[in-house]
Amino acid sequence: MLIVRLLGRYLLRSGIQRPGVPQRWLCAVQSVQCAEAVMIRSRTQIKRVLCVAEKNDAAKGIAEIMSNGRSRRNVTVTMTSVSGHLLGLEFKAPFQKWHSCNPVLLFDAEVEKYCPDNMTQIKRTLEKEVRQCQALIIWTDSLTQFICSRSGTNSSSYDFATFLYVCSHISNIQVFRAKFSEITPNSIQRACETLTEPDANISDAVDVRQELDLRIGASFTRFQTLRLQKIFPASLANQLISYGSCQFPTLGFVVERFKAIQAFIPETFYKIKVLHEFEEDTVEFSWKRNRLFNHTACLVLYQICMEDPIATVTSITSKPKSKWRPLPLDTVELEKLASRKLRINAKETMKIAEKLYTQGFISYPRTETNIFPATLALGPLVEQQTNSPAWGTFAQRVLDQPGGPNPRQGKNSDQAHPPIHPTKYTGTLQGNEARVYEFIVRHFLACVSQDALGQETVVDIDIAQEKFSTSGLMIIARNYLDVYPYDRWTAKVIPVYEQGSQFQPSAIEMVDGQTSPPQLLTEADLISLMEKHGIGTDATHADHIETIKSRMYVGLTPDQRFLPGELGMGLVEGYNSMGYEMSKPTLRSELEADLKLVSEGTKDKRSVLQHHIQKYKAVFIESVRKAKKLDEALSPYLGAAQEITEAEQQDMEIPLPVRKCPNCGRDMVLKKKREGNSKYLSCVGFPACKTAVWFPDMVLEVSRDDSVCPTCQPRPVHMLKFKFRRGTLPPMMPLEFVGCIGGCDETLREVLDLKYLRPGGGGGQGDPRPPPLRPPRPEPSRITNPRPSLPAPISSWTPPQPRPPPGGSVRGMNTSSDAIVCNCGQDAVLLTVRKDGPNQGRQFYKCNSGSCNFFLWADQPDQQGEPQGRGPPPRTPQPSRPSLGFRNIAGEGRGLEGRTGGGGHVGQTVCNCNEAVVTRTVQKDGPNKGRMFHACGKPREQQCNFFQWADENVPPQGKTHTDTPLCGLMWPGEKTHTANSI
DNA sequence: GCAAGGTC
Repeated sequence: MLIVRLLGRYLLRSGIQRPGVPQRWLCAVQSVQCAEAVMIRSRTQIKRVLCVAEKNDAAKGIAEIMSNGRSRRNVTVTMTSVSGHLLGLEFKAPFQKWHSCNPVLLFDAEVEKYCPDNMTQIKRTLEKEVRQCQALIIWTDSLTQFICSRSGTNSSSYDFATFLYVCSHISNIQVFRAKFSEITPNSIQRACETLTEPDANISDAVDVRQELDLRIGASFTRFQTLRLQKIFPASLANQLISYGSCQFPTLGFVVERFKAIQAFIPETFYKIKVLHEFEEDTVEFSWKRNRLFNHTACLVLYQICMEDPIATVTSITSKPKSKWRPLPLDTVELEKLASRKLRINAKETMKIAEKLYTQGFISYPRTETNIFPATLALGPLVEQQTNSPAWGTFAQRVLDQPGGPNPRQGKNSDQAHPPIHPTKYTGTLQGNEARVYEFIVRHFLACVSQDALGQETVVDIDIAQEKFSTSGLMIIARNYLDVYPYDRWTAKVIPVYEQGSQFQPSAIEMVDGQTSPPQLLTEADLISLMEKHGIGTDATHADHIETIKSRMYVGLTPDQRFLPGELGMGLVEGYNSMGYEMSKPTLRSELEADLKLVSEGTKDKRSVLQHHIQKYKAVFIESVRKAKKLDEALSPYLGAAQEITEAEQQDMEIPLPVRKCPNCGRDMVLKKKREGNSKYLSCVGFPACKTAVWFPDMVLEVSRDDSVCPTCQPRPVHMLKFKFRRGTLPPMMPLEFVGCIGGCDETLREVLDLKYLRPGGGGGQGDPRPPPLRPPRPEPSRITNPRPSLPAPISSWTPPQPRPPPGGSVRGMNTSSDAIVCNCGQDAVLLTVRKDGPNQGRQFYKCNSGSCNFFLWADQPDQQGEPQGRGPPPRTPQPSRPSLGFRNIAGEGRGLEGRTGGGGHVGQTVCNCNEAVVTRTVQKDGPNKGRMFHACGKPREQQCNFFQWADENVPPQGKTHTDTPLCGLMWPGEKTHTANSI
């Protein structure tokens, strides 16, 4: 026994009083067949089956059919409805706010499926209902959601994964889908008998597309919007400037046509026209040569005609001609024809069609099919229309015609839905709903009736051996035209000519004309282009067009043609100038091909996803780098670009990852210090992760190289391109080279003293102050700053060891003012000198593990200058200088080290003569003009060749400095300037 | 505030 609780046609409806809660029906008779089918397929005993349909109306309709009778089996089948957008995809919370992160991070940010608030009731209903069931049947009529259409852009929120997600708490539930294209007993019964299994591969492809669309769309939209609002505040302050894989190519079509018109150069052409008046009419004969672009050539031929202007009829042919009835209606044709003939735009048309469908007046309006299936009985559908006072008679004619309804057959089928056709007669609709319904009915009746028939007569004449012709048309049977006012076919009357006869034309004229540019696109043109290039689906064309209008990318002329707006033009031109075909339909062709392979099961979802995320991320990074091109392209339209500050510019710049952070695993990127141009390597996890690498001042420039270190782990560890200050490297080393700081390059590690990573400390992104630099080897001591706010030193970064734990957790927060930390970042060990000698019994610190050569006398922790021979040299005071490869000046035995006072103050700097230096300014024209430097203060003839830039505080290297007297080089004339201090 | 995909 089944469904004893049947009340009327459907026995139980729940939640109908509460909006948003799906209705629920228990079903009978055919549901038994349905359940039996499940049992046969799954070979299990089924007690309860849950059916879900796409819409309440559909669910109700199917339930009604399935309940239309008595039950015999002890199986319960419940029907409920779901809605589109049951689950969406979104970034996890930290990335949702626009200012929460650099948009580039959206390529890697975690995403999750979520159920929007207004959908929770539906989700809950599904979860509750399915709990009792052993099988789930998906009755969504939009079968195309599981079929990658020709364009490959179909996607759906009803994908298999959605249902698995919703049913995830149910084990061993069988999931089937029922294929049906209309809610009729036959169709529903057939669906019950032909249950299929959902295709997980197609669901995977849908997932990939969805995720890529989200990442690409959101990242580019945020980038464009935030940047351009800043650059053009007057025009764009409140404008959302979106990017999407469908809307941009749609915009591209509009721009392309506009540019074609702009670039069009009209050409003058000439032709000969022959007129023949008869009775009160005139026939025009057209030239077989059509037109000539050479004036003289045309004139010669014209003059020849005029010399003997008698026309001889050379042939008369008369043959039947038909005007074909329209093809069965698919979505795209509906949109285009409604736009052209009814002047109702595609968006509005689809909205109306959807409503007509849910009211049961027409079939499903989203279809690519223009072939009526043989199984669809057209007679009854036509018969319903005989009720109409407007076209009822014609409908009857169709029924009466030999063979009955006889549709033309198109070439497309989505194997899911029949062409759009009326399913019920109604005469109660109003306004545009009535107009769209009438159009669908008339189109349907037209396409199942007969072609219009006519007789065409073609008359060829000859004037001085030039050929001309004209044609007349007699309409014999209007047929479909009687019901289809949207097509015109007009008869053309010409006199009766006889072959071989002659007549005198009433006029022979030479006329000129000009070639004309193409016209701006109509909505129908635009839809055709979208369809041709696979942009969007038949269900979404109208939405994308609406989007580019609402984003102010395009506008409509008074005659409803699309004209690109300033913003739209600028964006397309900007990206074009970068070399990215962001607005070209081919941009995603590789992606589409891969998605097809995923849907066929020949490519792996994850690898395809990763490949394309990385590809688009690279495009994005380049786009940001070249963002000025966008400004430049837009400024002719939107006015001068607003200058943005260096800091703002920097905020927008997107550094590429150099390597993974050894502490938290996130990317480490090169960042500019807030002051100056130098860079440091920072973890993007700042401030949560303070891992950073500071380069000493000897590094003038550092940038990321595209090459990847072959050995360092975890890959990829990108190489860095360095430029060093002159005089800071050993002579054998070039000043510019590409090296790896991953740990494999011992020389570089030593040069940069990059053995260790330190936390951002008081610096980091918020305050990127460089840490103290160290004097020349042997390595200096480093004493923890007693400030309690400083984080504890972190563990060392010495790849390729596995990622060390975060510093704080290893070392704890050691804020003791007495803490002495060695160069490894660990607490130094306190030892006592045992060896005989002057230091016997004296305490000193050294590296606990012996990894570094740290040494510090315990009784002189702050010592600035340690006597030679008594231990390692002292810590260099700030501002410190680079230390390596420092060259002595002019054969002097000592470096600058000894010449400059502890604080590096200029007043204490001495030259090679041990005199206090003077500061001068370069007077000579050139790149250094105006730059200050220190030099020997003696009269010119007695000067030593000491030289030092004031802003570098280091001596330059090379011949210029050591061998050539600087004075002569740098002081043209006697214009000198002495400064006491800087 | 973002995509494209859908519809209560």
